[in-house]
Amino acid sequence: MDIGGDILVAGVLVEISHQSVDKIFDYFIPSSILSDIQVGVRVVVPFGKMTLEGFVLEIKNHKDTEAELKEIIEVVDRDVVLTEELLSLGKEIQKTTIATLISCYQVMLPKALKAKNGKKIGIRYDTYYQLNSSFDSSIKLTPVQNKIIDSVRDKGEVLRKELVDISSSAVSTLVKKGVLVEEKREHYRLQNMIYREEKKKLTDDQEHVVKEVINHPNRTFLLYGVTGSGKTEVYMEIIDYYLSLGKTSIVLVPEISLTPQMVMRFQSRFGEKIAALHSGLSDGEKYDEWRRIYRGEVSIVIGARSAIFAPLTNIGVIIVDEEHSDSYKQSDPSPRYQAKDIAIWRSHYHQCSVVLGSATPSLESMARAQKGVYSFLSLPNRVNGKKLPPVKIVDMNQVMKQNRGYFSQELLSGIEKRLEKSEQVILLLNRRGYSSFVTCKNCGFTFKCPNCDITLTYHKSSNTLRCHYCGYGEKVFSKCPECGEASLNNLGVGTQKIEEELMKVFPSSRILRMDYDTTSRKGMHEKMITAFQNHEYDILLGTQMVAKGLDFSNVTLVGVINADTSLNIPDFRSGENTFSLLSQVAGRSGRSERDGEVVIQTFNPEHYAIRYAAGHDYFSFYQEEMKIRRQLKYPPYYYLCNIRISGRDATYLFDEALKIKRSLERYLENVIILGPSVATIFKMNNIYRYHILLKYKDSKNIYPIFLKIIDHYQKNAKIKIDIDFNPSQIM
DNA sequence: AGCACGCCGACT
DNA sequence: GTCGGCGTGCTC
Repeated sequence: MDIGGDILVAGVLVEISHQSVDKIFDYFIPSSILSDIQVGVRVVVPFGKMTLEGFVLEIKNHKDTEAELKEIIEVVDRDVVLTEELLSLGKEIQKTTIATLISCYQVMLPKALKAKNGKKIGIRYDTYYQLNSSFDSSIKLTPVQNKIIDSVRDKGEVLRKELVDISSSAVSTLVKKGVLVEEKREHYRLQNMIYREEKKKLTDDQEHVVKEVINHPNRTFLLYGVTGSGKTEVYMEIIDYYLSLGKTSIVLVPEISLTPQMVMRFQSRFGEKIAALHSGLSDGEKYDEWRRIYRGEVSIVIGARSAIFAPLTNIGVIIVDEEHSDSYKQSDPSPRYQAKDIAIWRSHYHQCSVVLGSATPSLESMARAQKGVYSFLSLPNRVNGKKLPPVKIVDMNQVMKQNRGYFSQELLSGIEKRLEKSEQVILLLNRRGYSSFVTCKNCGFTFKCPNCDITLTYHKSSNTLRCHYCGYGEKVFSKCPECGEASLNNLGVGTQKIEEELMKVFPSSRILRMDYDTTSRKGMHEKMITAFQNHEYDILLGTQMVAKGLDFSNVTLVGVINADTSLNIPDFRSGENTFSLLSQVAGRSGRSERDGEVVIQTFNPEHYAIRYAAGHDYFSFYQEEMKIRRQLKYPPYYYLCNIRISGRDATYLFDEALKIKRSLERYLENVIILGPSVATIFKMNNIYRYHILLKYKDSKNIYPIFLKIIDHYQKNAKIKIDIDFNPSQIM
């Protein structure tokens, strides 16, 4: 029967992420490379007129009924890049996200392994500056230049990184003038640790948690631990235990908390056994780390979302810190996967445990813990025995009536007191959202959708307020329906103004502003934290990022300037996110022996998210929020799925979106279908975007219809369909 | 993703 | 009559 003898054929998935070619193509394996071919390696193949890279997904006997096949050109890898585990994980991701299979494999591997990227593994350099001893002292210098020179003179030599708040152009001017001498030295990432972090004595609570986890090696745990309760210490202890068994660990943290300090802590305890995959690494360096992990030179991997794909074998535990963080959901490029789900998938594969830790667990996770799907563990106290700081809620309606500006008396005198005592202050300034909403200047009233309970978004062109979940719309009134005052305006308070006012009130204080703009430059975030830690500044004014995981012992006052901004973001999770943010930021105050205090300014002093955050009462918040979620059919009671429909022709788009909705209605039972409604940003780069939102309890039937829809629109260039299951936000 | 094939408009 | 527009289809 098998006349062809043992002619082997490789099934190859090529590196084009498109539905139409997202399938296996067969190629002959020339005998010269037969010994190098295995499932999971990359190969180069001819594809039409092109030459492409692809993954070998299967090796099989040639059936002579098949059409003429082309030959594989060459094998790229000596070792398999997709292990057996990753191969089946990729299939799982493609099944649950409806992305192309190739994109599911690509997302698991470092960028340097993609075809276009040559493997240039760059050496990084640090730039140092020294004073030129023989510079012409008669040159005129600007104040900025003098500041630079002073600090160089002070220290003898200064690292570029240490010059916080100084533009690089000023520095290079000085180099050009011959005042400074520049020197580049190679930067070593993994410096040998001089000291090893001592194992700390665990509290009874911590001890209990560690024992529970290691005694049940095949579970998913939800670890609720208040800020300062020593979760990290618990993680390390568990990891240490598995290390002693010869097993490996993954630690996921939100990108924003993956600071050098955090990494340092793990490195100082576990030394070279650890690989840190943070965004500061170049593609080449990431590839290096990936290789170290792959070769088994590493036992612990710490990193953001994508570190969940670390090619470790023999995993003992996977830890997801700050599990409520939405950064674990990939939302932008497909595949739109949830790293927590993948953690659990891998834990089944490795027969190991997952620990989801948070001071404010997501409602989804907490609900699962309550149902017994996850095992619940708790660290209800701070390790130092200190109480959580008292929180004062200030009603800004009163402040506004007295026309006192953006700062309440309570906050101002609090700051003043701290400045006098030479203590430090953190001020949280919520950035205004990407969309504008209408709010009453007098009473803080905000328009909400009667069906979806999310903030309505203001659309200038039609002078209407719209719900971007269900499409509900209404005209803008000139009077506030709550208090009757004609004081509606369609913005929050500009953050710029708040900063200016703060500087006016405290002209002699040293204010450090930390937000996306000021920290986007590489390494800036770290520099600022260090500078604040060293008390080079009195007040740290910043967005979300000042709330996360920082530990400054000298901070005794935390102020939230505008708690309402996050409350008014048009998202059904705005309450949850606000509660979480306020809890996190409150946890920054009074972390050492000095007592701390928190002041929250808000126009909604009665809002449950704010009240419970002020009372450090997670469980009451959880119960209240669950009631709302049930009422309005949101997660965790219902699953959500967002279908985004985008294209250049708005009317055509809407018609097609309607058609999609109709066909969904025909095929699906027990599914709530909302929309089509305009996306938060309706028009972006001349592309219009609508979406349809699905609420459902049983996902069984929805996948086949989605596949049909995708298939139907696949060849239609005028429309792009994106599907996001369990979206982290609906934009 | 490329690239070829194919069927209708304004030109040397 | 031809050059070229980009809609449709195929790539082992």
